[in-house]
Amino acid sequence: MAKNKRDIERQVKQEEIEAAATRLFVERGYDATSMAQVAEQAGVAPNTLYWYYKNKDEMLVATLNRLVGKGLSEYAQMADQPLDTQLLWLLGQFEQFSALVTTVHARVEHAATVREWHANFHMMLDQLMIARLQAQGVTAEQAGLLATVTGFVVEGLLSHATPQPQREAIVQWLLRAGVQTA
Amino acid sequence: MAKNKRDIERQVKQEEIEAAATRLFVERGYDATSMAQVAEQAGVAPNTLYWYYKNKDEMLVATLNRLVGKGLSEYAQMADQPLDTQLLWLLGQFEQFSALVTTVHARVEHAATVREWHANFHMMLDQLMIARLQAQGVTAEQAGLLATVTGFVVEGLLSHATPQPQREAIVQWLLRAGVQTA
DNA sequence: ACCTGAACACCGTTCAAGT
DNA sequence: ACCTGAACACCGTTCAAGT
Repeated sequence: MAKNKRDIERQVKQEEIEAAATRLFVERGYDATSMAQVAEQAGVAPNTLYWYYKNKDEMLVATLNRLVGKGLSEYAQMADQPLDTQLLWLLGQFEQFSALVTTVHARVEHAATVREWHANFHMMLDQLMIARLQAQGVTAEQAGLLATVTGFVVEGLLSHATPQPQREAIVQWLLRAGVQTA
Repeated sequence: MAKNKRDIERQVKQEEIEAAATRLFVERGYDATSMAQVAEQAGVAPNTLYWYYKNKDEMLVATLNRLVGKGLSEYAQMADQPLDTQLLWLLGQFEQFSALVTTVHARVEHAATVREWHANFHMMLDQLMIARLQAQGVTAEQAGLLATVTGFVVEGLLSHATPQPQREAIVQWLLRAGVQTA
């Protein structure tokens, strides 16, 4: 919604900052990345970051939104694939950000903004999955339960680096058992 | 294995430090607890802690071992309960330390000692669960898969504060589906 | 062997001052 | 409105010095 030159320049600078933050957070982790490092990569003074973000946690949420936005737009191409294929693809996508999964859970307890983002993110994924399951004839209750469990399993697989064949076996068993025992 | 007076006094002091660390880590979290705070509660100078532990991560591992030891000794009383009862009891026990679950995952990436502890902890729980499942006639392969999934679900339930009835429904469905589709 | 005071390099964040 | 230099309070950790 850039209205004038000043607005555009602000967005460009913000883009640079978030690109730097995203790269550093993904590569070396949130804790291991200092505000000074982000500032250096973005070509500004450290305290300048506080003009754009209230604090480090809000900068994290900004990078999360960028990543999710990019992920959702790529997900559009997978819309007609079967559910297990979608889930395994999702795991492959999230793999590179697996460090951020843990980071989010760590910050949820201390930062209200991250807590809110996290709740919304899970609700979104749950809804997505519930819709798919109900289309397969699973009851609303069972679909909700299965969506929650699948979310936990996805997070578990991401944060525990399971070998690919085992990962596939788990996803396929989960969906099969989920529909079968509905 | 205290052999003499000096050894005993060392153990007493270490006990005090670990009691203080455990309390603070559980109450206000690992990140939010400074070495200075632990030292103050234990009645020593901050740098004295480094005589007992190589760094903050090793102090964390020491507190984890204390908590697990206590937990296992209480688990002995539950040995003859059905598996779902045991799991729900375990969740109740871990509830108070749910913050530490996230902390461990966060430190796994950066500290080798925590990484090692985490791997051993999961192996122990997996073995415990696999033995139980095989006794129910589940194949070794299916038992392994189910143990992994259950571990993920337990961690998910702990770090996402699910309401009790939903929690029970999830645990019961998981075990039923796990044995049923074996 | 055990403990400490002082210091080190760093951290996230704030503030007053600039344009 | 946007950016900065300087400072603040704090952090985990180290080191030389004590007993």
